[in-house]
Amino acid sequence: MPNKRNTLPPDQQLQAVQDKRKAILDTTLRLITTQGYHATPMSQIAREAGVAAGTIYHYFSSKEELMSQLYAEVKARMGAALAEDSNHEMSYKMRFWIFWRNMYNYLKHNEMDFWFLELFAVSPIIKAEDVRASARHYQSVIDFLSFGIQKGILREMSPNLMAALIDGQIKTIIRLEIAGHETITDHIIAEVIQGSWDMVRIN
Amino acid sequence: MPNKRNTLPPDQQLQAVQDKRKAILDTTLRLITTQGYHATPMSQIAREAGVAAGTIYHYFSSKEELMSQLYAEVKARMGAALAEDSNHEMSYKMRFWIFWRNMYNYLKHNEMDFWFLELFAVSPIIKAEDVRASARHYQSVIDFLSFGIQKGILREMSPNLMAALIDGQIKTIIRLEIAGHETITDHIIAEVIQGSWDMVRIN
DNA sequence: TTTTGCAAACCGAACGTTCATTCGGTCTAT
DNA sequence: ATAGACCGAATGAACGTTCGGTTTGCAAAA
Repeated sequence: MPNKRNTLPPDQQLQAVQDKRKAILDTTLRLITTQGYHATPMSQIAREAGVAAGTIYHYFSSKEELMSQLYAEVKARMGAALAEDSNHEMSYKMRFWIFWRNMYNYLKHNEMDFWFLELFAVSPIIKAEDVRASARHYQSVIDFLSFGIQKGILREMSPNLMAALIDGQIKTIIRLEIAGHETITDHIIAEVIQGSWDMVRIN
Repeated sequence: MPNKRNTLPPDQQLQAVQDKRKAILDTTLRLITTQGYHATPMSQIAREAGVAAGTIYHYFSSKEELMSQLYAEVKARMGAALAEDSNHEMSYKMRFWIFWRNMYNYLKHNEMDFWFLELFAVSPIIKAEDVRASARHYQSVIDFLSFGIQKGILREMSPNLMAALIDGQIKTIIRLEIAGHETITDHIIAEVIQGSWDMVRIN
């Protein structure tokens, strides 16, 4: 059987090479989130990514390393989505609202990223070191909450705890929405954001 | 090598036989929550439960069936813990408080049950049928929230959504507490319950 | 009381399968 | 001519499950 080799012009070479790495990462994300870590063999990843099993080991030294790199990419993607459309001119509550919606929209429209993060939040597959390395993407949120507390807008509560509570709330909604047991309208989202806000603000 | 057989008097026979089943379930819970499903082989469960591999298959027809039964037991345990110390004489807010603390206390003091439920909330290992069968243990909470909405104490919001949001909040706290990154004092718990209450009540 | 029969509980080596990883080698661009 | 990209059959370890056989509790038979 003939190999499908890379026959692109030189200026597209690098991207084409990277495409194989990207295909592996994308396929891995898709399979892991639908089947789970141990239920997705490397052979299946290879087949569905259109590469040979050995090729995966050209880009990643092991299955574990493949997961680490995938985790880092997903975390970075979400961190970038969080900060969009927010600026310091707005009212504090408005900025809170935008952070909330950014994260909600991102997870809702990137379901596989969502499940991947959920999966590895409870599994010992991702090492603590990888988790720590990705925390920096969320520093802007922590800073934002700290600022609110300092200004007397938010409750006296650890910003990390606050962030975790809000994060949990958003993920709860998404989980319900994906499960399909509840119809989540824009009105309901507004209600829940208001609930989030009432939870952390000084009443 | 001689077997250690069952030599108890007749009135303790049944319990003794059940002890082997219980040992398997307990060991499975412990290993699954620390290692994950696919990383805990039946051989290890057998060894650490003090039985032969074949004996597990005397009580459970497969690894999957073992999980189903363990899931049912854990769900029942938690459902029972939820309803304690609550009665209809108390104020509505008081009963809300008690439900919250019952679930919090249960999960906090039964860490393995907590992780087990977390694990299977995101994994496709437990079948939808098992999940549905266990939902009845939480009907009392849904009824309680419905009653609050009907009386005009709580927001107009689906009771299932409300329950999920509160459940998510409790689990968020426990996760933080277990991770050890945040010190959770009684005062903080009180703050979070108040936050939960402010989230769902009519302001 | 003692013996016998039997089903249920239990054992653990063995089986067949599946998996992550390796490796000898081919292809391609420069 | 060379090095990096790539292939896929082969390897060895690990897994869930099976199965032939042993032990046990107990009751009926002797």
